[in-house]
Amino acid sequence: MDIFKETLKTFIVNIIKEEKKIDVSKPQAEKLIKNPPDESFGDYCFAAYYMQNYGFQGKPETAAADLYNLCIVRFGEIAGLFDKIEIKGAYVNFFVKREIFVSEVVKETVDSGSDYGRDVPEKPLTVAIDFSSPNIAKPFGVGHLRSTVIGMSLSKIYEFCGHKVIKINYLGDFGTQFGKLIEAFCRYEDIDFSEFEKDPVKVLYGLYVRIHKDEQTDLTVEEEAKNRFKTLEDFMSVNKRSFEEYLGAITDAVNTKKKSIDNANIPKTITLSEENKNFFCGTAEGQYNLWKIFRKLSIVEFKRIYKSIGIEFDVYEGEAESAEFSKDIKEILLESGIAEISEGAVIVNVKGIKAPALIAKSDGTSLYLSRDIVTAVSRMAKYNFDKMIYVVGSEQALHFSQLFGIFGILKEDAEKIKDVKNFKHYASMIDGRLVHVKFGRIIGMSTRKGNLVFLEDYIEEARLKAQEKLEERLKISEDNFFAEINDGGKKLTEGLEKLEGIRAITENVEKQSLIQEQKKEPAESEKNRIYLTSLKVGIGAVIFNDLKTRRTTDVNFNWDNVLSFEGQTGPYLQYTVSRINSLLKRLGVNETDLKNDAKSFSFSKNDTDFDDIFLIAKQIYGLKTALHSAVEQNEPSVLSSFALDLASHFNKYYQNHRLIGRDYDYVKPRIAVLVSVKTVLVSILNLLCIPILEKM
RNA sequence: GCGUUCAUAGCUCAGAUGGAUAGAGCAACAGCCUUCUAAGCUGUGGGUCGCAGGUUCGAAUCCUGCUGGACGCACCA
Repeated sequence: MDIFKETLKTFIVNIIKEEKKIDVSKPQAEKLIKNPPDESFGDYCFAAYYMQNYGFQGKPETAAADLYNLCIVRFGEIAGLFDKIEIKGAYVNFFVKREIFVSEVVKETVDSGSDYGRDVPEKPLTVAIDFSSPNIAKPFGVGHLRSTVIGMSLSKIYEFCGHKVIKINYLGDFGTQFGKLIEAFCRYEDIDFSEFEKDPVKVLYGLYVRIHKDEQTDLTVEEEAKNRFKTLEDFMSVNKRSFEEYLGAITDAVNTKKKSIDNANIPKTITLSEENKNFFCGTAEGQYNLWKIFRKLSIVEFKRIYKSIGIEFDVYEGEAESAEFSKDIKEILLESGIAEISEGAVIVNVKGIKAPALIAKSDGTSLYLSRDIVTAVSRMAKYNFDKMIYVVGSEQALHFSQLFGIFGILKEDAEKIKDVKNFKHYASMIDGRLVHVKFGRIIGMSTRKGNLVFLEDYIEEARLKAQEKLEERLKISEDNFFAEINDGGKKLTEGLEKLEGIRAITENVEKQSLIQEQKKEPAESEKNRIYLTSLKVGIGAVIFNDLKTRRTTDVNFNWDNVLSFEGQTGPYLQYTVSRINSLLKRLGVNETDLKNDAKSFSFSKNDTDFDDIFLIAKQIYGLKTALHSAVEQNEPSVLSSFALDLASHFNKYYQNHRLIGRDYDYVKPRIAVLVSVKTVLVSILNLLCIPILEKM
């Protein structure tokens, strides 16, 4: 609750009402109050341009003067919270009482802890978020990271803002590409089956690359792949459930736990081996099993990668599941006259879009648009979502506008549709609830070998760089120590105390020999710490790089930028948090005591550090606004910018004002400020999927 | 050709939905570690907001045209 803004709003609305006899509606009142671009213009302002609508006449400056005079006369009404009012050009600027402002903000933050900024919406939404959605035929590269991380972050942001979120990973486990993969497996004689055991994904990727290369010169590849895909799809549709059964089952048992796709049975007796190749390649059933095996192997691999960067899903879905019913969709759309046949294929004309939306190929096999229709309907049945977000690259914008357009038609022409177990009901309520959260491409990302960089290699590169930097820093603190030892004037005992100090901070190699209590192998544990720290830093750098810019712009990839860890980077934020941790530790802070003391914090305007504290408080105060616009725009980068600003304000403070060695009375309220900054930074790092480090 | 989208400092990007003097970070240069972690801080230089019109009291932001880039446009996903 923004008491300052609310007070000001009431104040101004009353003035307009009583002096100018004009009523101001709530949303209009909201627009009256702005935040000035510069601190010297105060904390809130009214622009006279807006006031002209409310009976303040003349030039903007005159209108501003008019308003200003009225405000001055009635200043007593807001004097409890505001310090002064100024007029500057066409603006009337308001300055808050800073001591009150700061202590209010700090109290609220310390009180609410990790819930600070959390919102309780009047009507929480159920939001389904479809993200990451890797293609099983392709390895998990950095291209997928963007969708994964944006989607995960949005999920967390929506949840933090009080909505119910369902995180969906919609696996690309179907389509002609699988025909290609199967064809590759069957075509090449020299597949290393022992390698398949060890690193299946690598082998699959090898097949993928090879078949795409051969496709350029050998025209039979595509043809064979198509045939294989058709065989696969036909085989799968032989014993399929009816569409009625499918939708019925969802409707009847929305809450029963669905069998997860990755638990799909793979017959144990059939192993992936040279001997079984005829079975896999020669029969429809064999191809089906091969597909299952490929899919299973890939999912295991994906899950491992997700775990390593802290990503998780509520549901794994697959295209194959929807593919089962894409023919039903085709028929429903044709029967109702929504779709038509053109050049042998089934299409829908969506108004406003010239390109026809392709539902099915002329050979009868399905296309992903038809599968997406099934998926959206079944999700509506399952989750009854208010909003469904697709986090998919902007190159698929046309596809989604076609998909959304089709649901527009399904709503408008609902009468025409034959109802199949509530299909009409679900399909007609989807319109207007779908959102395509698109993002730009990553340009210029490549290795020496190919153009696809594996996520793990990418992270490892960042980790190594972080480790290098960490070791360098540890060495510097050692060097400083020895430099001091050698400095003639120093006493050795003094130096030893110092050594202990330094090593306590860094937990360096010899710490264990100074304090011979722990049983662990010192070198081992230190090595481990360095590894984990640099891994977290590396992951933080990589993830932040994808979340720091607005989604829609293409990212110009630059190794130097990602690996620099300075300035506007994830590690800068991580560093700031661990710096606060270190300081709190040195100050001997007990955070629960602090909470009990929260009511007694007070700050004095006369303290030299007050202006800097005020800036920090003001930034913290902006968290709610930032969260709102992040949700409104489906844009995590709002929070990354916010966090960078906050960290920057804090680091300035840290540099300019020392706390150790001051009186407790002086330090206590400032500890609350430290805790507030840490609380907010940690919240945001969590929302951005960036690992937090106790110390760096 | 049609559609979508973008163009802001040498580089990477912000710019609160049309408002006050366009801001950061890298890089460059000059400083700050016997004092809470230098992955930090301070300072300097760096701009015709792609170009040209238009709407407006007011435009980086909205409209039109042009230039240049990216992406998409019938059986891939």
